[in-house]
Amino acid sequence: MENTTKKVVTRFAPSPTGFMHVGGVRTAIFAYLWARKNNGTFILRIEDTDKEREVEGSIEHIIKSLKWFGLDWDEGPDIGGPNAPYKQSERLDSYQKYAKILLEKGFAYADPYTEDEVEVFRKKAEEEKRPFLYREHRPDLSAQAGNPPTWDGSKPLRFKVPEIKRYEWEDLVFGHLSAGEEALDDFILIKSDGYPTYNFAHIIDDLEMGVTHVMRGQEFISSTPKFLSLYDALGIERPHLVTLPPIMGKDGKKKLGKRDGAKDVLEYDDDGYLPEAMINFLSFLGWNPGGEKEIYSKKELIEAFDISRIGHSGAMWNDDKLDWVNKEYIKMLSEGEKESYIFEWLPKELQIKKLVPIITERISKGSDIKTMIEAGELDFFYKEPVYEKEKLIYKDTDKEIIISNLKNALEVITMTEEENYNKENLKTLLMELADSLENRGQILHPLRFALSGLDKSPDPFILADILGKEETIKRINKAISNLSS
RNA sequence: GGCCUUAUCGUCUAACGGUUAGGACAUCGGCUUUUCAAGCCGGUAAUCCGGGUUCGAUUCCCGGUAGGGUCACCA
Repeated sequence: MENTTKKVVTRFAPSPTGFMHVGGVRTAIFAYLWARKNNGTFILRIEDTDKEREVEGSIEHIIKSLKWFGLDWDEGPDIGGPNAPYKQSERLDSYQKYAKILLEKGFAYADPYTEDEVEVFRKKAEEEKRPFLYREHRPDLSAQAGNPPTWDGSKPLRFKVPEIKRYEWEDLVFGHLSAGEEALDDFILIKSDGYPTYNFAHIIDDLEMGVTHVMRGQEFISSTPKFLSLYDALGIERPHLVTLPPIMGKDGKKKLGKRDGAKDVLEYDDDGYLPEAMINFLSFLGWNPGGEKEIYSKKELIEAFDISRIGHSGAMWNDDKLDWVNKEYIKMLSEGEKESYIFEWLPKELQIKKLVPIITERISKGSDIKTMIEAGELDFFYKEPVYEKEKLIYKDTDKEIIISNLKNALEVITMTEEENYNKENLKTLLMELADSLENRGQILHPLRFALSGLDKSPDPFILADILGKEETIKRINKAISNLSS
C-alpha cells in the first residue's frame, strides 16, 4: 500500500454551490502545503455533479478566492493539465467507462425502484426503529447475471457491495479507524440525470489523476467504508486518507458552516485582512508545528507542515486571534506597502504619508480605519477642533498656568526654523519645557488637546508635526484666546 | 436512536509514562507616559469524571459524561 517513491498529488475539490468559506480554504491550504512540501502536484477539481444545487458564478468565485490566497494549482481550471478536463460534468465518459466495468464484474445494477418506492422502505425502517439499508431490498440480480447486464441509464445505477464486512483502515491523522456492516450499502453510482454521485465520481477522478493523498473534512469518515468497498470492487489501490478536524463556530458547539454564519472568504479581503495572515491563521487551526513561534510565512509553513501534527479535535473560530495575526503581518509590511495598504482605506484628503504610522499602530485590519474615521479620530487633521475650553485644563491646574504654558510652547514652536520642524526636535524642545514643570501634563495635555480636540489622540509632537507649523500655531493661539475669554 | 469519533487555561495549542503542565490570543495589573495606541514586564487561569495498568499517568486500557460527525438520486 505504501509507495514512498510515488510523487505526491493532492487535490482541492470544491463543488460550485456558492461562496467558499474558511473551512474549505483550510482544506485547500493543507492540501496545497503538503503538495508543495513534497514537490508534488496540487490539483483543483470542480465537483459539479449536482446541477440542482449549483450556483451560477461560484466557479469563478472559488478561483478568485484561491488566487487571493495565493494558492496556485498545478492542474485545473484555466491552466488545464495532463488529466483535463477538471470539471466533473465534463468527465462523464470516465464515469461511464468505470460503470461499465462494475456492471461487467457484477458490482452494479439498475435500480428497479422509483424514488418514492425507496422512500417507503425508508419510512418503514424508521417506524420499526431499524436503520434503513437499501441492500435489504436489493432486487434479484440472478436474472441479470450471465448475460451482459443491462442498464439503459433511465434508472439510477447502484453499486452492489462486494462483501458485507467490518472495514478497518488507517487514516494519516486519526490513525486506526473502523466501521461496522451498517456503514455499507448499495449506494447510487450514477443518478437518473446521468451525473455520477460524489461517492463514485471522486474515486474515479482521484484514480485517473493519480491523487496520493485525499484530504477532506471528518464528515466523510462515516462514508469511508463505502469508498473502501468501491476500491475493492474496482481492484484499485486506495490513496492515503487524511481526515481534517472541523472548524467550529464562535459558540464552539457546531461545525462552522454557511448557515452558522461562516463568511464568504472574500469578505476578509473586503475587511482588509492580508491573505498571508489568513493562511497563517487558518493553518494553525487544527495544526501546529510544535514550537513557540506563531508567525509563519507561506514558505515557512510549507517547510514546517506535517500531516502527523494535525490535531483530532475541532478548533473554534477566534476573531481576536485572527486580528492579532493580521496586525503582526501589517507590522511586517515595508513602509511603501504600509502606505498603499492604509491609503486604500482613506479618502483623498487624508492620504498623507505622516498619517500612516499613527494609523498603522492603531488598527489590526483595514476596516478598522473606517471605524476610526467614523469615530472622528482623524478629524483633527482637516477640521479645526471644536471643544469645550475646560477640556484644556490638566487635572486641577490653575487656568493661568495653563495659559502661560501654552504661550511658552507657542514661543518655542514659533522660534523653530521650518527645516528643523519635525516631531523629534519638537519633542526635545517641548519636553525640556515640560520637565521644568512640576508635572509634564500641565503643558503636554493642553497642547495635545488644543491640537486634536480629542480625548484620545497621538501625542502633541506627532500632531504638531502632521499639522505643520502654521496650523499648529493657529490652534494654540485659539486655545489661548479661548481660555483667556 | 444506530454507527463513527473527540476531550489540556475562556480560546488556539505544547508536553507522544517522570515538567513547578510550556507558549500564544483574550483578560487583569505594572512600567513608559499628557490621553490613546504601540512597546516592555508581570498576574489570574487547564489535564471532563470514575476505575484500572504502572514505582509513576495529561499521556496506555475500560466505563461514564459531554461535544462533534454521519445515516440522500448533497457533496
